[in-house]
Amino acid sequence: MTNRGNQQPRQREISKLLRERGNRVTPQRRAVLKIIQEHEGHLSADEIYNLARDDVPRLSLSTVYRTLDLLKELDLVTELHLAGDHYRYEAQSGRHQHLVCLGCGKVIEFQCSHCGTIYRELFSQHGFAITSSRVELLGYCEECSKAMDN
Amino acid sequence: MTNRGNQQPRQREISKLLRERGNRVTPQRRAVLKIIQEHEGHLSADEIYNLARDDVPRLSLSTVYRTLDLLKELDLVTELHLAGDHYRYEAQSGRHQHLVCLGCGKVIEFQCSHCGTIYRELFSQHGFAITSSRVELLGYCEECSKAMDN
DNA sequence: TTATATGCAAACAATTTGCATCCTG
DNA sequence: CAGGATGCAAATTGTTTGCATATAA
Repeated sequence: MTNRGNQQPRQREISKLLRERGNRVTPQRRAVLKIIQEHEGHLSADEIYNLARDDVPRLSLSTVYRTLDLLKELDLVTELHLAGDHYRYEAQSGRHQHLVCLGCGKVIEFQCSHCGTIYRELFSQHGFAITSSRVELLGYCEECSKAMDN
Repeated sequence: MTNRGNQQPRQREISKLLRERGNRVTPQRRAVLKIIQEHEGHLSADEIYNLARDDVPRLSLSTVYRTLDLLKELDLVTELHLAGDHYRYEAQSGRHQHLVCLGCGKVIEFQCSHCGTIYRELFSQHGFAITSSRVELLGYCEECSKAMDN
């Protein structure tokens, strides 16, 4: 595994990273990465596919999946499974967590100020070194809670 | 949504719960529930299917899925997406979180003593009422960490 | 007795793979 | 110009659905 737990590198560094591994920098890969970085979160493979085709019309869905696999290996994207049917992907930027409303499906991002503490505890208690997290808290947002209580 | 945030009821209560909703208590449903409760966690639909067939040989996979849907509705099982390809299910027992080792795939359960605090903060800050959580912290367990540093 | 559950097989949807061709380094 | 990357289409896999039959209440 590469690039453990650091910040989102810029395009140039990413290209370097790829070349060092013997991978190539192709228009398709650039396009997929760009979409993910611009949209900052929660895209499905199919959505990425459609958006990236504005740049690379001949792009195929399998290339999207293959690229996502590669970016996952490089810790550049995180694969999520929010409430729903398929995977979603987002750029590995600052750590944040997800609140998913079971009523309307809305996803709220939040920062958990306690995570650092928790990670440290886990390391001392279990020797477990966290590299990433998928925290999905499910419940009902304010509006949906109100709607239900009627 | 039914039965918000309470403890695992016993068989008899579950039967009652089902009947009240107009659902029936069938051998298939008993078998699936029994397997999930006995195995306390992390079974895929297919594994449940195979195990439950010891009790009910004519059981079909679609019935397993249908039963899991029902049990989810009743908050009796939780659907997880640990690192991997498909859903996993576990009895909704006391709240715990999952540590998933990216090296060997091992899953460690842990209690997060800070969750109560976090939930309370979220409610006051976002008006969001948490009913369940999927917390999956990914990283490397002690052994795998050591193995990698060689 | 009668509506709910089931099993089976067929349908679906998301993801993966084989292979000939393309193109980056 | 050589090996990695791509597009396409076909294959897989996990899950869902339609429908005739079985069964719990």
